[in-house]
Amino acid sequence: MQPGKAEPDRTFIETARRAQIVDAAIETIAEVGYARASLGRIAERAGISRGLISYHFAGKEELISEIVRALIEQSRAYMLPRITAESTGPGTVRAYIESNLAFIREHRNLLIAIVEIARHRIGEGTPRRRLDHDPDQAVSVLAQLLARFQKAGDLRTDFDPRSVAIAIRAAIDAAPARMSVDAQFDIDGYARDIVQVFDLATRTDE
Amino acid sequence: MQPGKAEPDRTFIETARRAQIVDAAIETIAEVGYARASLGRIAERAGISRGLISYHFAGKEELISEIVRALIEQSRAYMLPRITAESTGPGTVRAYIESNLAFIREHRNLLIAIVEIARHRIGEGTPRRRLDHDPDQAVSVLAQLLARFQKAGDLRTDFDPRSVAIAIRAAIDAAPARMSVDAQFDIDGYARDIVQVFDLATRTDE
Amino acid sequence: MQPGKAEPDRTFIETARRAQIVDAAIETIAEVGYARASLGRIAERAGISRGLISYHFAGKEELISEIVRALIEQSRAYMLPRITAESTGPGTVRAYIESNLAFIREHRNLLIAIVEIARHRIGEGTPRRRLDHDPDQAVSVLAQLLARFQKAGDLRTDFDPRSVAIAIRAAIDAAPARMSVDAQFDIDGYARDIVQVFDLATRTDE
Amino acid sequence: MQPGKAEPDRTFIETARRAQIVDAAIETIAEVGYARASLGRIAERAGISRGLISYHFAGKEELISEIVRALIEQSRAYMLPRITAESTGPGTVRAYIESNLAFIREHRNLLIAIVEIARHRIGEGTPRRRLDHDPDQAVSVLAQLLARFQKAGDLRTDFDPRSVAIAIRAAIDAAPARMSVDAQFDIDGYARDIVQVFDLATRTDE
DNA sequence: TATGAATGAGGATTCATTCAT
DNA sequence: TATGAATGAATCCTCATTCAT
Repeated sequence: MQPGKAEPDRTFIETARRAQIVDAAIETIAEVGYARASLGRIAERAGISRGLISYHFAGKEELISEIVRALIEQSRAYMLPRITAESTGPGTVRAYIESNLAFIREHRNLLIAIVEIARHRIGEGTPRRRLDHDPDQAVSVLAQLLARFQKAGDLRTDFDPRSVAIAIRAAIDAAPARMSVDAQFDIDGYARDIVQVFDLATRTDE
Repeated sequence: MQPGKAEPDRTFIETARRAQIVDAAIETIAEVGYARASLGRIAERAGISRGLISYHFAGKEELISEIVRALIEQSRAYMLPRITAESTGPGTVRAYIESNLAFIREHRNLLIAIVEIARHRIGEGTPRRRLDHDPDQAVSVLAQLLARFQKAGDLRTDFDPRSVAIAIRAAIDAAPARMSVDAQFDIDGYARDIVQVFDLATRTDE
Repeated sequence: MQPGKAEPDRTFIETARRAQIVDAAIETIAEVGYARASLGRIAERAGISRGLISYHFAGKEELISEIVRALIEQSRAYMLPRITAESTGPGTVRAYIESNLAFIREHRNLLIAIVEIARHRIGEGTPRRRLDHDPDQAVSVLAQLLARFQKAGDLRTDFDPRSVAIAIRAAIDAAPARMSVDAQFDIDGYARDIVQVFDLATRTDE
Repeated sequence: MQPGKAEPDRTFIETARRAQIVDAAIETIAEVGYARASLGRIAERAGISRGLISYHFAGKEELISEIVRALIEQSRAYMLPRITAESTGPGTVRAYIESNLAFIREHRNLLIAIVEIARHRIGEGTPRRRLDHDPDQAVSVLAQLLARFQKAGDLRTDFDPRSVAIAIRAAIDAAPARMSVDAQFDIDGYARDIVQVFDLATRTDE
């Protein structure tokens, strides 16, 4: 079941603390931005001491990775069934966009934080080992999905699936920042429009 | 010509140095990211002392603003004529996307740096006064453009121009990061695909 | 007892460290002057790291304010009873001068430091809010004291109490600098002479 | 005539420039305080380049010393005749205080600057070589003056002339700071009061 | 487990001074 | 003579991390 290195085998308290710290980190990053989210501020928000974070996490890096892991787990659990429930190309495209934006709407802070993290990690000498949420990967998965339906003749074939995958992810990833900047931003209306954009752009003419 | 605050009236050498420093800053930010682009590293890349940057720029803020100003001037000069040369809705959409991506292709580092800067400035208490490249503004301008052609019946009317403007900008702004991550990224092919996506999504049916 | 902002509620160690740092700052300022009393030098004298000062004090400002607070508390506790114990005008003047100079004799470095601080803060854009030891205030309090006895006919009335208050404070405040410059300076003899000067100058004739 | 090391034998322009720079330095120190009076700000006020100051003065130290020298020359020229014109003890005391305060009133900025300088120089490892205006010296001269009249029986003999000299100088030196802090400060009234204080305190009873 | 204490590196900025022109 | 250009030291501050208790 468990992939990766080895399950650390944590106690109940340890698990709870880690979760608490991760939550505080998400809120802090979402509120003050990545650059200003020092461990001190995160600890303050969690109501614990600075040292305790270092006790539970090997370093800031690990804490951030944990946030990424949290996103991946939760978003997979939410979106995968909704996407795989569809059998047609257009249906899958719609489900992909809708489920992504619905998830974003309900996990506002987590997503804002993730986008912050992704941006800040780009230029860094980020050791790509742990960063599972590598934007490349999300794009790649989506591109493969699109390509499958192209081959099946259920989507237009005159576009590079990778290009459209990038555009779809970009449209989705723009939402969190938009939400944090513009309180009036209507994410549901946005979802409808984006669904239509990529539906018109990818569905076969017939 | 432009009034502004006051013509700084710079020496030849000063102008050259400022340009050199701005260039070094652009390269540095593009390479190591905004957060790691300290004045020290920028100076090192420019082959000058840390103090010299402070000599030519009032502060880091001013240096960054200069980069933004460089982008705005250059990109306007490049794109505006190409966009206004079009008279139809679909033509304008295509010209907007193509000229943006063409400009990006030829100013790779500048654009990577700008995206970095924009992201990092969001969470901060950035005084919004001077930041002309405020993503909001770019989106707003584009949304107004779309709305104009919608009213003229030259584009579909069943989408919120703001939503589509966000999606178009997102697709464009994704390119610089893509380029810096993936050396194989084919920006021209990407441009073609994106043009088609938004052409299909916004042109009237008939 | 004192309300203030909020009781900081400090640890034993924290209290001790703060006191140690404040002491080191006083000694450093007294020895090398305000301008040269960098946090680095203060830390060096305290035998601790530069960072530890920042850990215990929000900034240099707070550290300096703490010195001022130390002076005010200690000097009030020492002098107030001695001054208010007197009921006559001449007695009060004498007690004021004597208690001030006695306190100075026993808190040499603190006073030297305070005078340094006061001088250096004048030209600066010092937010006058917190600086309780504002020289103006000391002068004002003394002037009011003198005026009260003038009205009661217990001191000469042919002088502006403010002028004499300034002169008395100046004579007192000159002592610390004198001590630091001249090791032979006899502060007790000085006190006797100054008491006599202002006694002769302010007592009624008869 | 010329004492000291050796007359530098300056050209007319050099003399004028030095004077201009010294004036700018006096104004700058008087306005923003010693600590903030950087060579840059002084040059700016003089309307010349930073480098020119270094060209005319060996260092900041020399510039400051020049201010001190300016004070000494001017104040001696103004005060000495007024003081020596008096033959009695009380007359001399009065003339000393009055001429000092009159000079201060008419050289406001110079005096404010000097006091700033004196304070800031105290703790420093000031090489005492050049600092002719060493407060000690002013006090010593005055003390000797007082002692002379004490011996002649023309002033009280029951005070240490050094103590009273310190108090008189302190009362005088307090005026510039007072002026810069309190725009309403009435220096003439202050002079009258201080004259009376030290007249009463030092004149013989008879 | 958890805390407070402590460190040291890194960063932005100011400034006196030097130097080529 | 005078300037602008350039340097490097010094300063305050933030922060991730380590450690004794």
